[in-house]
Amino acid sequence: MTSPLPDRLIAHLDMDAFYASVELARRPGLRGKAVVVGGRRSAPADALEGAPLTGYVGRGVVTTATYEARAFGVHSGMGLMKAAVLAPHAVLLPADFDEYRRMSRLFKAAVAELAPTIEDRGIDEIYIDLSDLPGAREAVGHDPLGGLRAIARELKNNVRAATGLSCSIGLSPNKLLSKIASDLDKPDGLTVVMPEDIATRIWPLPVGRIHGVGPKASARLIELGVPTIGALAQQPLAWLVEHFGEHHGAWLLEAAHGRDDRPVVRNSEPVSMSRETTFDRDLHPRNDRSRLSDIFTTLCQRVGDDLARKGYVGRTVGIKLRFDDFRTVTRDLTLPGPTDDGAVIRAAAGQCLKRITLSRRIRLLGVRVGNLSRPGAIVQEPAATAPQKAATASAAKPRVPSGNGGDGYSMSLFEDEAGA
DNA sequence: TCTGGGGTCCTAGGACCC
DNA sequence: TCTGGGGTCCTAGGACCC
Repeated sequence: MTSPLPDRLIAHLDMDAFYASVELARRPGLRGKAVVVGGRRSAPADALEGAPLTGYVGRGVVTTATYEARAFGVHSGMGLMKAAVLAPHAVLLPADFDEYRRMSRLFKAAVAELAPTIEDRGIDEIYIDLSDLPGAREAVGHDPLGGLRAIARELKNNVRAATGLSCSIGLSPNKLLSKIASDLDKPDGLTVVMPEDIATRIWPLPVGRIHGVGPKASARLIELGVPTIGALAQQPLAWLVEHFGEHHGAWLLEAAHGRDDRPVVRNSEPVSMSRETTFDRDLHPRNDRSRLSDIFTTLCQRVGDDLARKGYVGRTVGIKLRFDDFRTVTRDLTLPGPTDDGAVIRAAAGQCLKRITLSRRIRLLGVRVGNLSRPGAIVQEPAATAPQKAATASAAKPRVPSGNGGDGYSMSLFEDEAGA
């Protein structure tokens, strides 16, 4: 006997090798070949457009690789120079995010035609709540999951019709299991995992396949003699809490048993917006200060433009620096009032920068604005004390120090703690 | 020749308030 | 002499994800 269908029926839909597949769709000649999408625009355009990976020099990483390229051990996040060693004949294509976003909208719209309860999880994947969809709980013949499978096949067909691309779908009672399931049969897969399948399909998998168990936790668990999800499920709660803390320990055990009651959330507000850039070569805080200052200003302006374009303002301005030894530091500053003004962001970011000792070359510079709200929204103010009120009134819009005419302020920014 | 860019969430300590 | 506990905000760092 099969058990009755669970209360919730959740799908995870993941586009197969999305960026690479989009590129192949408009370059059919590359089908069947090892193709890698990635790289940085700093490389000469003609060398980047469809050039072989051989001898790639630069700081780019693999964004996506076709399954043919993955067969050589190439995977996303890998440095392109390493990828070039593994698959020298692979074709390298530059990323075209405008096109990927366009295709992303197309596949999401195609899904929404059939199932409107969708949670966005980035450009190439979504969760879909099928619980109340007509037909989802209808048996087909002797298969109680027949109706559900039919809907999933329809979703895949709709996506293919709209984009020409394939996707993989995982179906289960919750987001956690569906996310694992969609990865079990890629590409173009359809995998159902019901509670009775957990022991056979989920437990043999390594702990790192749980969404939220990354390299660190994974290594830690393996070191503790818990390599698989099944082994994790056998651990006593107290033992997990002892090693991973109250919250995380309890969550690990729930996850190992395939329990997850997070809802499918249809739209969520952004928390922060940021811009960052890694330089072609590490920059010296003093010798390259004018260049650093220009980049800094540009980043602030771009974050401001992003905020304004999307209709947000933010109150906390933060910066991020990565040094040549890959050490990363952040500083942030909360303003009395929210802003989307590049100059205001720049002034606050400058204050943050003063708090960092610049003793090494800089590899990356980033600017972030958090604490977002909508400009018109009534901000619920805490019962402010008198001094806080005064600060709000006077500094709601801090000005960029005028200094010696325009550029002088920014020119000096990277000079202060640069040392000699 | 290592290691992009855009995000979210959690932790933890100190300030400050009640 | 000493003793509280809870709550929120701010900041820094880190794990993790696409």
